[in-house]
Amino acid sequence: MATQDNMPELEVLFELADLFKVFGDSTRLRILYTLFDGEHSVGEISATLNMEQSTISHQLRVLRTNKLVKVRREGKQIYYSLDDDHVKKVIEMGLDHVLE
Amino acid sequence: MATQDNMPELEVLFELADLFKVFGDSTRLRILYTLFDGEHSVGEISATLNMEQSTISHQLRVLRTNKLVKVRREGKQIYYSLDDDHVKKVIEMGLDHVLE
DNA sequence: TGAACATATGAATAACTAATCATATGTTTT
DNA sequence: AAAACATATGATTAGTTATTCATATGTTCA
Repeated sequence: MATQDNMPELEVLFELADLFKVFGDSTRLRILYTLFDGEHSVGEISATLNMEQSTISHQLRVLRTNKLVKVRREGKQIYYSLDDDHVKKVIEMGLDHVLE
Repeated sequence: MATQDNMPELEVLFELADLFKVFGDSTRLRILYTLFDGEHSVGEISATLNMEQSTISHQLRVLRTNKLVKVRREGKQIYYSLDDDHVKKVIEMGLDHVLE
């Protein structure tokens, strides 16, 4: 029996699982998709997805905590955008699997 | 406000979220990593990860249901292996994000 | 300064999930 | 056929999580 010896540290695996957990929610995926074409305010996202502002805000915090989106304040509004190109890539790779 | 218009169907998004949910568990990630170097029986995986056979079996079923692993019976043992190259790619892409 | 607006946050709840235990199913060996 | 072995499955439980409601924080404008 060949044992897998280049498995990442347990702690890294936990982080990795946490990252995938973030993608594992349709509301968050929809938010990320909304941000695919550039930054949007909380209100815009909330209107686009037709979901409660509070729900969006809570989920944006999850995305922010996990460094998938970044924030910019402009007056009363707060604009969110994708933090990283990995985000698109991970999602698209997953989509490949789903659509195959 | 520019609306995102190439967002996949809601149903596809649910499937996508479900797929990522599968990756969002460290036990399942460890199982997948174990299979990176080829097929292994349930007992081998269980021994390698030092986890209950039942736990592994339950999680393998999740992986199987989501078409991430495939099965082959050989006598008493059942051998599992990765079903798809996407699996490695998705995981590695996620790892990139975590390790950055 | 106070009202209106945009967003964030805390608490509560309902739904989901991973692990465990006990046991069932299926295969081989004697 | 019975025992031994490998894996799967059902029920239970503890822990987690997404949403909602209510409200707080922070910003602008009159």
